[in-house]
Amino acid sequence: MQPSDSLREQIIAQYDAMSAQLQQAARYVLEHPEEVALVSMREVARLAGVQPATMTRLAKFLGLPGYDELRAQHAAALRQGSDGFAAKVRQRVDEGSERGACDTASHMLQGLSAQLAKLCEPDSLRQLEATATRLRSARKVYVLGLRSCHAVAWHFHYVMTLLGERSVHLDGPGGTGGDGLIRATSEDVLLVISIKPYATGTLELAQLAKDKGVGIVSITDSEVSPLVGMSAQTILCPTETDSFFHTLTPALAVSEVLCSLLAEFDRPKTLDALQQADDHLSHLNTYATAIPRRQ
Amino acid sequence: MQPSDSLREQIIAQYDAMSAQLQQAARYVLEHPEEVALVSMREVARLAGVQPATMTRLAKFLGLPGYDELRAQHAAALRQGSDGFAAKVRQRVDEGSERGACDTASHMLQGLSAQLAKLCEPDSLRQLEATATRLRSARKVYVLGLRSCHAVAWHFHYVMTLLGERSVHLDGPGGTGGDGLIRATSEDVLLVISIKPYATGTLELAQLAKDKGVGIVSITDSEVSPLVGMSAQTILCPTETDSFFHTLTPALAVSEVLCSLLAEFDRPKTLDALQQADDHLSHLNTYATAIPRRQ
DNA sequence: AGATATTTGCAACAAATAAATCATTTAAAT
DNA sequence: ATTTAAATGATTTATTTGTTGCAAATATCT
Repeated sequence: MQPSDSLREQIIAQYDAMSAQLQQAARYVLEHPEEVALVSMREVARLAGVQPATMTRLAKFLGLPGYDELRAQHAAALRQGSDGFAAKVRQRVDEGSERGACDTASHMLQGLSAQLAKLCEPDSLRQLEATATRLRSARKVYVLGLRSCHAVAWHFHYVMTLLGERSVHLDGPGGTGGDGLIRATSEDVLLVISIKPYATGTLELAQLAKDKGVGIVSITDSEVSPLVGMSAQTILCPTETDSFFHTLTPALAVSEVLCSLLAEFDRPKTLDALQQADDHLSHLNTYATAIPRRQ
Repeated sequence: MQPSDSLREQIIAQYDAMSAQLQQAARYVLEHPEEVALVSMREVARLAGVQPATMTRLAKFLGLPGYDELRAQHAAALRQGSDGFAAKVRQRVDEGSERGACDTASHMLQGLSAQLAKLCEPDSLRQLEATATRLRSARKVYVLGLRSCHAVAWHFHYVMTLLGERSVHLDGPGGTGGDGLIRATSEDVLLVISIKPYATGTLELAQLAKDKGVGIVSITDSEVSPLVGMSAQTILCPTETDSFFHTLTPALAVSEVLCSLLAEFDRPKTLDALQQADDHLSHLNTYATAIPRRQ
């Protein structure tokens, strides 16, 4: 939360060696790190009661190339302090430096990890719980997610099928995906997953469902997603990465949490359903029981 | 922590009435409040991908006298946030009612977050890089993941398609999924995703591919997974949760990292391919550009 | 399809900024 | 007390900032 700490300690260490004006400037910087990050040098100088040039001199005295670096370090500290990890998932700035693949991967995974951690905030948890409750009371659960969101939609549907819930996946060959809604009623709920850019097909189908009185819950990426307005419940999850693509990992995690919550609501029933699925699949030799021959 | 909240809410409220560019700007402001407070308008505009003038227009659209006021409010919020940390923790503790579901969800998300963080260990990173390198040199990349792993396989294939790579998803209606391998050669690579219990279909198809000389790389869950023996490269990822189900979130994350690494290998080509995909999709009206009119 | 209004990109502008330069003051050392 | 060195203040300069006006492009409506 302090400006990189090392810089702060350095200011303290060199404080005694500074001239009077420099000390006055340094003192203000130590006591008001946020201002250094947020306002201009001249304004800081005014607040500190020194000449603008003194701030530049302070920066140079500390071995920095200029005042901008001093502010940059304070800004970085403030970013971390305020948002925790969230700010870490920031836009890529540089271009030239060829980072190693391992660095890229590590950075990306850490970002994803942080995003999941951020989903633990009370707001998100409340949304998760409310959505799970809504899904629980539904007669049928329709699941809709096109294009990139197909993966999440399908996986949710898949798990729900194992649970024996009446899940209907709105997808299929020949553009028949929407047909599942033909007999949808207001007792049902539609879970929509969509992130920017929002597929028109998803929005249209969701609107159609809403018009039929079907309850809408959604997993999406922003307060201003078009899904928010039409949904009774919305779970927001981050999608930004420092790569070219948006990530669906948080969305999948959310979907898995939803499944777990639904499963937890009635453990005996869940166990029963899973047992049934087990039996069914073992009769079909779906899974390899022994490890097949290796060479 | 949010920019005075009222401003934030106002942006959300007026979002629908904004033009496309204004929305893009507003969206960035909502998602990166710290940046608004900390960097210049032109820089924010660059990060948001809009013209500098658009930021000014956004401020005026919101009824503010100019952009400076927009930043001032965000700065004020950030100032509060830096020392108002305690409030966040307080909120977490009160809320005594019905903590069960929230606890479950929170616990699970934290677990997932930790698992992703664990993937940053050097061993995993090396495997990731090696696998990406192998995939990169392939003529075609076949992707195979059945049942629960379908989601990961499909998503990988989907992203690879955007990249213009020659990706073939081994799945399809009527059990024709394996047909994609008919003309597979030793120049190709098969990416197999499978976790316990391992679907027989996956193992059989993978073995078939190997017999044809196709290089095998895999994402799986254990050193003793049947895939390890037949794969040139293997990425291990955890799947355990304290819920009834195994999680695919780490596997998806790994898959996304692979995609990113492949994309990074040749940035110009990637950008070109993405541009092409963009053009194609915009001609098809695949995505909603503006928010559909609400009634 | 044409006309109109809106949106968007671009470029120019004045104001403000950080840094560099120079002159003046202050303190220290001989 | 005089010289010398450092510190401070004022001034200047090259950038960068937020804003605005205008033309091209886009969408909207008859």
